[in-house]
Amino acid sequence: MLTTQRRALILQRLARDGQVIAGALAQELDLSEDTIRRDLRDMAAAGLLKRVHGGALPVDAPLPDLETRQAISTDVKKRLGRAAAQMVRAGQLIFLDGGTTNAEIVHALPREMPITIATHSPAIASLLEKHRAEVILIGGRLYKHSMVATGAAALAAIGMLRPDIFFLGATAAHPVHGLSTGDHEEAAIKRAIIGQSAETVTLLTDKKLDAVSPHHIAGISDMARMILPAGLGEDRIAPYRQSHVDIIEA
Amino acid sequence: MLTTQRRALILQRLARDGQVIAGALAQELDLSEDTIRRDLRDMAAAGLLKRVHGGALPVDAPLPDLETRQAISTDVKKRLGRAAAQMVRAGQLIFLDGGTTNAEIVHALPREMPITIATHSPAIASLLEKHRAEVILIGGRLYKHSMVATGAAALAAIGMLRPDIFFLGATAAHPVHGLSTGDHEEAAIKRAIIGQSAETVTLLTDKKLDAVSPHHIAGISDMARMILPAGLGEDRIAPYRQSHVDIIEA
DNA sequence: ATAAATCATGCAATATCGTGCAATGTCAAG
DNA sequence: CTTGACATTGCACGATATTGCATGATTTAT
Repeated sequence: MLTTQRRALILQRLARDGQVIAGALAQELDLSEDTIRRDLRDMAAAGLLKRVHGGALPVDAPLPDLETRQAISTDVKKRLGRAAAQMVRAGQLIFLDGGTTNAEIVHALPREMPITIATHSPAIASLLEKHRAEVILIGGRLYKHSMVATGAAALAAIGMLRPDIFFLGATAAHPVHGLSTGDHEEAAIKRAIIGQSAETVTLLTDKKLDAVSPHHIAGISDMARMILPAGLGEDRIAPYRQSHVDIIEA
Repeated sequence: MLTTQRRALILQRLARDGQVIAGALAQELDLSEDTIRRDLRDMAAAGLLKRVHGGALPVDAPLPDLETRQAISTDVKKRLGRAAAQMVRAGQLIFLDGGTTNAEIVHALPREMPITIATHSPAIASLLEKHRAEVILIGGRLYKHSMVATGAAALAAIGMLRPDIFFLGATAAHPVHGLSTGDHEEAAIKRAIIGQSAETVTLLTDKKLDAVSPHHIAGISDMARMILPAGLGEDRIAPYRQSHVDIIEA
């Protein structure tokens, strides 16, 4: 790779990710960190980026950029939640995964809609107090990181349900490596629900499109729908279309 | 995450939330509190924010608006909660009923105490996120009035536990008619837990001392302790002493 | 007054950085 | 083709930055 190409790549990554980490890029390109650092140093001198400890940030607006990024993130989650809520029909049994994205689904659901909602997240369950919906709470040992019930008890309870839709939330997804999550026990629960879901498994994801956790869940082939933020760009969405995933942009 | 990004995130949170809590941010970003504190200290020195005990505020904080706290529970309930928490020993299995009074028990429990807490209330379970305690969530159909799990699934899960203490909360009590609650299904759950409790059943009650619900639960004879607000007057307490109830005033 | 939470400080481990230097590659003049 | 100037790259090494932990002080809440 030519130096010019490499530096163009750095600018491209800055525009795409909003950051560049020296060590990671060096490993990815199989170069010494010195080379990357020299690039960053020279480009910073040329005003093309802002050098920080550990990498570089865009020169234009590092701080405001983060603000808008985060603000958009919550806005994205609300849009995803509304799109998901529109998939729900009266009388259905819905299973809600944990996480803030699925909390947005609850907020977007009409309070008077007669449905049944199952969840293994006490936080999600608590949000449903004002809803007419029948709520099935899946019990078990609470996994502290994401605060959802896990273990044999949870698996057994899940085995008695046939949800029409399973809203799988806030999990990393990759077109080749598949769905992934950070914890094995949590993954077992997700697999169990997916195995039970009679109709549709729907993944809501905002920004973690290409992320892969260390312990990824392979072999999830029946993922039928994926609700993604609009404006991602066809280049990032296309790989998922090839996996026969029904893409919904929100 | 780069240091610069983290500090930008702090400023963004300050703008969005009007405050930053050091411990919470450290946990969210999976960093030590020292790192966050160093950030806050340096940024305060740079005039980017105002350092306060526990976190930071925007530099342009208009007024010390400390009244944005959540609903403040009554003095009585806090006293009851503290008294109840003092009964808990390390290693025990505690079953917490639903209700705001038992939420105060959670608040009064030391976060580092190694215990196991079972509950059929998702609200109570959610409160335990910051605690070291192992949490067993009892699942089932959520009874909307009090938002606790009920039904056969809940009964089955309860049958597998032998709690050292069951904190029965916010239920009406009467020296003659016994404990009572407003709903049959909820009552069945309470009876089931009481039947399982190996050691002690403790009732926390503040004002409903002589109340009797239409469908009262009779035959609760193994109620060992009752935590009552101090200063009730012996005339109201005396009838309970005759039921061989261990009265604790808080 | 007492317990819990928070804080500041010092210290050690690790990561990152900058500089100097040698090895290699590029290229143009000879 | 050879040679030498120059650029690029990787490595070594000391300097600096960052982070986590331990400890005791301080603040807060009760």
